[in-house]
Amino acid sequence: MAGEHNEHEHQLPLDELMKIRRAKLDELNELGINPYGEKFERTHLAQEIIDNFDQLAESETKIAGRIMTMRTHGKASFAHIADVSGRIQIYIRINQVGEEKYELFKKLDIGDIIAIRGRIFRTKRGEISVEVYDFALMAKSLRPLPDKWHGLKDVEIRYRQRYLDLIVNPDVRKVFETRSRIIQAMRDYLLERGFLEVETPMLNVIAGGANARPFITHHNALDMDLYLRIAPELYLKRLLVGGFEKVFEIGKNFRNEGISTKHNPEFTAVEIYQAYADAEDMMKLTEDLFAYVAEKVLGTTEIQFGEHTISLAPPWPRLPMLEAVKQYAGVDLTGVDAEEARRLARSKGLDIEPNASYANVLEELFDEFVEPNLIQPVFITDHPVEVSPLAKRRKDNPQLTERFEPVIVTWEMANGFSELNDPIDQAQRFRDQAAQRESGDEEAHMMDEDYVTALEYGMPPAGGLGIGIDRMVMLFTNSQSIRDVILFPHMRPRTKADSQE
RNA sequence: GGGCCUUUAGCUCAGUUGGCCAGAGCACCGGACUCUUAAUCCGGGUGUCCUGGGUUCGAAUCCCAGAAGGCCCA
Repeated sequence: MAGEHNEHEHQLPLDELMKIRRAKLDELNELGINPYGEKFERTHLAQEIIDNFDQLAESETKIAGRIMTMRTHGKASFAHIADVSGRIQIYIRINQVGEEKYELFKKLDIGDIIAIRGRIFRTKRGEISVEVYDFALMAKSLRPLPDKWHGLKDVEIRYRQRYLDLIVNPDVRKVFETRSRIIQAMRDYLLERGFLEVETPMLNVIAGGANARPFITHHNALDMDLYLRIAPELYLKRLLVGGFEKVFEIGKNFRNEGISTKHNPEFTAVEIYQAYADAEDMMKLTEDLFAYVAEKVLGTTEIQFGEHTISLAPPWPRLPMLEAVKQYAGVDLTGVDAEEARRLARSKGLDIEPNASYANVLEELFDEFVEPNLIQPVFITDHPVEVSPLAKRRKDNPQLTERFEPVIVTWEMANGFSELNDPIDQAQRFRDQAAQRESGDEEAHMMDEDYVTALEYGMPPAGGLGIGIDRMVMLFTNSQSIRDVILFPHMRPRTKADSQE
């Protein structure tokens, strides 16, 4: 089978550059050289040699990496090889390695992965280098790499073939290293404070915990459709019922909606729940967590994002949503009914649907007039109960909730509230949401009887918080698109077979 | 879903008003060269101009449809 496949592969029309490399591969095989080497014990990484040159000079080393540049002269050659730590120059000359080995070296291509034994030294021009005593081929590269000078700019290829992006654009690797360290720092922070990391189902019978349309998948043995989760919230709160008091989960959520510079259909979030806490406690946790992670990962709470310098140092101001709309839009919706709210919004030039609810109008005014102005961190608080079906009502105004959303550089970075633990109110909220679904709102919450049952056993009052990790990484890495912080962002397939409609 | 823009060599990009064989740099191939570093020097262009139609004596260029991508809006 494999043989047939290979034969077939060989018959495919190959680009000229690939034909040449295939020929070199055949040549190596004929010489009895394995072009795809095996285990190699390295003694140093490139950067270690550069950092510790004073101690290492003239000593022997074993390194390995991908050939990135090559300057072959007559009887001596230079090249740079790259490993995970960075690049280092290698130097090879014929009267050191012998004619046979030197000729072999000249057959290598940019992109090949080699292992080297050699001597650490500094060239006359001052570059720390390794003089090759011996080398072995670890992997022959059959395709040419993108331009060594201009790199790879085509964003489509960068996303579809991220490995090429990582090979030739060093800053890209830094972004993903930073992403990893952000998540690590966040996990450390929560574990240090007694939170338990848990995992809850991604295959859901009911997709709950957020306003979003789910993906549908199918379980064959059970012969039933399932949803990919849109949020872990309702499972995590079942754990509070079960007696865990501080839990968190870091993982993927899936939302079946548009793709943009700030939305990928699958994205990573952390959700955190703490029994006997409330929204105010979770705001403190949020600002403290952001500052901790910034300090740990970037060494500062001052972040440069585009033209803005963002200060993450706590405390962040709290701004009730109604107050924000009054300040920025000049419209006071306090205590008015839906009709009056619609009239006021239209007077500010907004196009408002005839049956838009009070909460819809408030959100529109907020999105239009407030959010674009929120650059420095600020907690927007006290969202209307209609759009917050899982949040506790405010004691002083049952139409509003104890909820908050931190906004930084105009993006909602997180969402949290005092968790609703009254099962009777929760059941009613679900019924209201179900009515909205009936009237065509596909993003309204689904009724989750099992969750209500859990609340009926008694859930301690709790504070909850969800943070969008992708957006947080964007902020921390000065990235303008979510695709720049996701290794393999979703792309349409490029097959010709799909072109039929 | 709507508007605007992009798609030319492996990569980065030129390509005039529709007009001779479609170009450059890097990469690649052949040659020279034992401290180079975007090595240099000499020689070589390797192409489904995104795809499919159309207009025209003639299309990378103009028109229509489609694909993928980007930005903005919903």
